[in-house]
Amino acid sequence: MSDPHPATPESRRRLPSAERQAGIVAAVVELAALHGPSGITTQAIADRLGVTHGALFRHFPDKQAIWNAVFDWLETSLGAALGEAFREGGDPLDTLGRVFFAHVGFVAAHPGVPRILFHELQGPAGTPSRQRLRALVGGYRERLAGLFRAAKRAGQLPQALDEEAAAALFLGTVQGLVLQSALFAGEAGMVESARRLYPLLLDGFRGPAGTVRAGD
Amino acid sequence: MSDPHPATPESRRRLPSAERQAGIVAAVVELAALHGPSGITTQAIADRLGVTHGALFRHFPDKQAIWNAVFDWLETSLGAALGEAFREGGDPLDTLGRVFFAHVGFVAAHPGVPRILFHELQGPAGTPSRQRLRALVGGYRERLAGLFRAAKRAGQLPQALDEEAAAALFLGTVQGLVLQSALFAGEAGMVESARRLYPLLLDGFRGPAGTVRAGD
DNA sequence: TATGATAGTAACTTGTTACTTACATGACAA
DNA sequence: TTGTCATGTAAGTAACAAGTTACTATCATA
Repeated sequence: MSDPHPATPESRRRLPSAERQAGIVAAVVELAALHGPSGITTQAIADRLGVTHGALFRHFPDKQAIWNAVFDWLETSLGAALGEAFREGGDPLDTLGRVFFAHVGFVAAHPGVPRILFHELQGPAGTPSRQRLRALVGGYRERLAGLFRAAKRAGQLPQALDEEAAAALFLGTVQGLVLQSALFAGEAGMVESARRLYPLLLDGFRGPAGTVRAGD
Repeated sequence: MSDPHPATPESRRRLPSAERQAGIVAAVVELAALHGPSGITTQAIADRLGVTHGALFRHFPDKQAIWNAVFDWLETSLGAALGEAFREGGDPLDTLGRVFFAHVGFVAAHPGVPRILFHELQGPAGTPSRQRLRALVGGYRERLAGLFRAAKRAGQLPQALDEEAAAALFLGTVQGLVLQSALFAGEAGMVESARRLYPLLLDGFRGPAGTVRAGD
């Protein structure tokens, strides 16, 4: 409860609005990891920043605006992490592996993120945040499907592979990892579990014959 | 909001406590599907049953007791659905497929269930409900691992298969399906997606050679 | 048909949450 | 140095949630 800003060693009292906004967003992500999204009250955010409740409303008109800013941060930083993995080159299967571990690494580093997303998935379906999330995941799935197409073209995966199902399986595996690490090991075990799971996933993509990749 | 008991065509006013308790549990599961778990206020439950707020507390001492009863129902009914699939016989891989589709079918039929579970996963880690959930999923994972061991013994899956990773991948696939259907198609498309994903999953278990199952 | 127990109602109390308002203060520019 | 404005504080308010209490209606049964 009384856990004032342990992440900010020196906390000047007065901050320019841009910095304060960034601090608020960071506090939300941290609180999501510590106490779950339902524990994120405006009071809790203020406490964590070592500031009074009312100060928040100098920088955001209401709580929804804070959530919007959190989504902005999410799109930017997750997009950057995955985008880099996509861009780095190499053959399609190398890229796929990089993306997988980049994704897992990101959520392991920011355990609040999946909590926020699951939380968002529980409200009614039509909200703007929900549509942003849908666009984010949908775009990701598209890029994955493109990667699978490229791997088929390069002869790394069988022509018969259902690309959309493969993309869904890929995403599902990551999401399943998140849930199970939330339930059992905690986020620490996540990367290790991912390492054990990924070969199985890859075999699923390679299909029944396993013949395509001769040089392995 | 004003959606009084559409599930109960004839709603006698006075019900014996056991029936009322069952109705309350059912209302919670339905409300979870309709408005998400955070929308489940005691008032909303009462409205749905066509009863006043105070009436609930004739049958449960407090809200936590209602949640406990919901978990009782979950353990019983999900346990029954999966237990049947496990017990029905046939070779291990047949059983595995039955369990997969039984699980998917159950959550497709009760869309509120995953919402409740995700909601439970967001609170602090030590709660009793959380431990029950952990035991439920842990036991499931154990049974799956046993199934994989049996399949290895029967020569249906390669000896090198990592059983625990396989069980985690199996569960993750279902959980990923749930999340993506919540985000996109809705629960209707879930069973269809499951049908497309399952072959890939199976190939993952069969491993790189795909040689074991000669008679296929 | 009278009676005791069970189920339901209406109107509270108490605590929490988002948001507001009136006032204070530190930093920076002229 | 001083005036000004962005940032912050303290103390509110309104809405809503859970749970309680005093009373009422209905049922089973003796």
